[in-house]
Amino acid sequence: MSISAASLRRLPQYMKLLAQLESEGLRFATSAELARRLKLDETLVRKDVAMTGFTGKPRVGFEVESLRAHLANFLGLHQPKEAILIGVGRLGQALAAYRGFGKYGLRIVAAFDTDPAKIGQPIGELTVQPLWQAPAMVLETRMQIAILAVPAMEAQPVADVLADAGIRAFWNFSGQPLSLPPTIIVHDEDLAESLAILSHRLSLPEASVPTLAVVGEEW
Amino acid sequence: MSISAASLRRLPQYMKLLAQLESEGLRFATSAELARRLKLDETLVRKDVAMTGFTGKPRVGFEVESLRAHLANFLGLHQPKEAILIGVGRLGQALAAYRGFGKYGLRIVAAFDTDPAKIGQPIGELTVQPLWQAPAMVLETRMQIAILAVPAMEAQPVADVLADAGIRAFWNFSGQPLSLPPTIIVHDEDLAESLAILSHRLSLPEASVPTLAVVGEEW
DNA sequence: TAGATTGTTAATCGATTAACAATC
DNA sequence: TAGATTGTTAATCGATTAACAATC
Repeated sequence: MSISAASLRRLPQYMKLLAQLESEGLRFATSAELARRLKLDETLVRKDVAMTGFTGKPRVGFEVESLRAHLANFLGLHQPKEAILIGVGRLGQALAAYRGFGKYGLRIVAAFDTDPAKIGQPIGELTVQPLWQAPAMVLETRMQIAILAVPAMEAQPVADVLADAGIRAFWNFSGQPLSLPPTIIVHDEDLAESLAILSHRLSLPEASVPTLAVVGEEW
Repeated sequence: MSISAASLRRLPQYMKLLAQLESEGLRFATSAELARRLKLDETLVRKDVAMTGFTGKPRVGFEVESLRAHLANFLGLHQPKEAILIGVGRLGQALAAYRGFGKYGLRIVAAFDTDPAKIGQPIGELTVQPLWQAPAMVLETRMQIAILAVPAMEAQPVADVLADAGIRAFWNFSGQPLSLPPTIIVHDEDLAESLAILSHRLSLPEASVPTLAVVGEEW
């Protein structure tokens, strides 16, 4: 049985918490403790952990350090992945500067844009390259991941070209839904969804607003 | 019966699609058409729409323009909300520049930071103010929403102070899980979760990778 | 009217929670 | 050993999908 998206989403939360417990010097943590800190049911924690193939010790709990390492490995974070950044606007720059990617096994190895004013400019340790050079680079390096931070209008044509060149996964920040072959992985980020939820919860009468655990990001 | 988070997340997708259909000149759209374009079940579309209290026309479908307006209203986007931005690093700047907020009823009316080099600098039409002035402003203006784009270390203390001053909802980009009274709404954004999913899907054998519909954002 | 489409009730599916036997 | 905690099977819950009567 394959792991559910819901489980998958919780794994980074476990990792963060385990890293914290590790820094506090804790060797072991029980499912009840992890559940309490993350406001989850303890059975759910055990199910999630079991899903990844890790086993704990009855009477003791889970070994903090090895569980964290195991989860990192399960998520494929131990074999660093390289990605190219398409679009170096303000969002692209924020993404390029985001240090959290490294921690989760992603490294941006090239940045592209169409704006002549940006091409040649440094961005971190990279230099912005003209977009037309991207397909060739993808072909040569067999790059698999593209982070799409271009305006909505440009997203589809750019994605088509990159998919042709061999990109297997798009992390799509453009806000434009992409039509691509089913073998291509597309992961959309959409602030509008989050904002909709926030806005709606704010519009509810104060009393009836429970503190829900919601999807979150680390910057 | 209150609307589910899953339904709520789909509403902005409907809105986007309806806006597009509207610009194509379509007056009506059936649930089957909407479902096809968003890769959902048509019953789900009808359920979602019904949840918001909108009714379609048998034999015709849903009136595109009025459904979009209805959804906007349902999500509370018609009464613009004001927010303050806390932290004007690269991410804060990207958020400040993000034009999509306006479309979804959110307006950033002030930006704060602790960095003396940033204080006094312009950011869009705003000027960065010293963070210590934020609580007073929240008290005076009864501001309800704070967008938290500070480093993880600073998130909790800053949130505590702002919550005391009267902030009712935090949009938390800091990556730090916040402990706040249950009446306070916290909505976490976490790129790590998305990355975990993307990474895991990439590590699966190519054949078994279905194109899932996933959470997404618009920039 | 006939027939396409909505709105809604019933069935299914999957995820979460409860219960408990296995383990150390 | 006794007892706490894991791992797992069963029960529950909620969301999605199927079926179909109501509508225009």
